[in-house]
Amino acid sequence: MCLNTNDPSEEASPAATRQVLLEAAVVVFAERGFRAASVREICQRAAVNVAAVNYHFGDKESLYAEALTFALHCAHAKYPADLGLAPGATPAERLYAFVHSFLLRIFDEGRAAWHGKMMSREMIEPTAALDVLVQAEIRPMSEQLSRIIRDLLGRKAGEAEVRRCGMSVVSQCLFYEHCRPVIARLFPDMPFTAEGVERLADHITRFSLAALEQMAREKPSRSRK
Amino acid sequence: MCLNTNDPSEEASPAATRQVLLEAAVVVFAERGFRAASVREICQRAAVNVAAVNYHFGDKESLYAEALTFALHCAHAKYPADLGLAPGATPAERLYAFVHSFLLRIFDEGRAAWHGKMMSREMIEPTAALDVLVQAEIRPMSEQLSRIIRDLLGRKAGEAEVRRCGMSVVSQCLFYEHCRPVIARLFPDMPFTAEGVERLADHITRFSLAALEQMAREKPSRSRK
DNA sequence: TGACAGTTTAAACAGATGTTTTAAATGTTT
DNA sequence: AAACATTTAAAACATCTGTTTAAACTGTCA
Repeated sequence: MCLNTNDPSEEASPAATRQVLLEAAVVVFAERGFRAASVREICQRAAVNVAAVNYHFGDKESLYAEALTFALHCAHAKYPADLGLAPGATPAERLYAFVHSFLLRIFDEGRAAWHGKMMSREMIEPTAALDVLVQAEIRPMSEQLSRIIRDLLGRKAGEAEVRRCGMSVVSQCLFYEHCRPVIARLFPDMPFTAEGVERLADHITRFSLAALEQMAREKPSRSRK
Repeated sequence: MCLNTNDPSEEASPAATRQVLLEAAVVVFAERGFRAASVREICQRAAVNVAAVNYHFGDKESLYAEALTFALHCAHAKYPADLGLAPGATPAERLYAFVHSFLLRIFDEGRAAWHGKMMSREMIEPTAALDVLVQAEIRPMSEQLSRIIRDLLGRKAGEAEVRRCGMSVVSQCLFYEHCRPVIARLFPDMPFTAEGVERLADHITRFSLAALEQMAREKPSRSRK
């Protein structure tokens, strides 16, 4: 229609092809996975030539690695780890902030959700990028959660028990990322929207706090009855 | 080496090609997923011609559907749903049996684990088979778990709360299926073996029971402090 | 033996994949 | 304006995908 507008968003900038390609790559990788995502679809979405991927990134896998860290920055920019928590917050408040920010990243409907989708695919079908991701991101988060749980369980808690409780907490959050297709079929009326996140964060925190507080009371770890 | 032995397992039976193909398909589908699994790899593993899939099953997707139900039968044959539970078992015992059999299916190192692997892939990348799977298998399991949780929470529990608690329980089990690659990198010394399953089932049951019992005590659903 | 249905085989099919090539276009510097 | 490096473009590359074809082989019954 219009010819040669001065719109800066329209193929004007010099090295902007890289960035357009990167953003398109994150979207396609997030919704298709590394293998199923095709270089051609990424380039079509970015409105650039097929050869652009190899020219700017070398190969598909390098583009994927950059897309992964780019999505990570988007997610943490919008939902920082501690989520604006007061310095002297109680362990219970810190647990709620952890769960809440985790769920917000999952249920976000924009750039911030890309990283979670890519991560969940990495777990089912790991690529070489998973190793660096565990060290750079997952391990720090794991240790942050472990500190919270140690404060809740008390001094006498063993390292293995802290681990298991940490997994019990994150698993409840990750469930809504991993099993969304099943949940949508099982409970079609369940609100997957933003207002449901608060209620979910509240439930997971209450559920976990109740368990942790009772486990802090009893010492022996063998009693079921 | 030996020529024309009477070994019945060696390409002797007439229509056994179908079964050999099916078993190979389950293995490859389980470890590669529907898309990434190639018909040629399945046929190579089954030691049959490439055209055998289309001759015996029509196309790749039909083979996948049959492989899915076949793997389901394998899993339930080895680990039945109620896991040899006494008729008058307490809700707590029924919860433990549910969690334990769930984990056993996940951590099995044979045919019984195929189904879990295929299921976890279905969730990340659903195929047409997921709809029938939800109705035939997941929904019954969900209702079985809901009955247990209703008994533990008491009459006053709302339907939505029962749902959320049910998800809190299954999520702790599924976590070890979905996040195995991450767990292996995060805690390399963690025992992923059979003897660790008992301890895990014990932890998840204790964790969940403690939470459910306390939630049964308090009526209001809004209290975090 | 001869005919026939069931099954297996090698080869080829059309399409999609990531990547490379070669040439044209573009921008920058002298 | 001329020379240069950077970036884009269309086409072709080889390989892999699921599927089909047509011929060969198998066993069974007459």
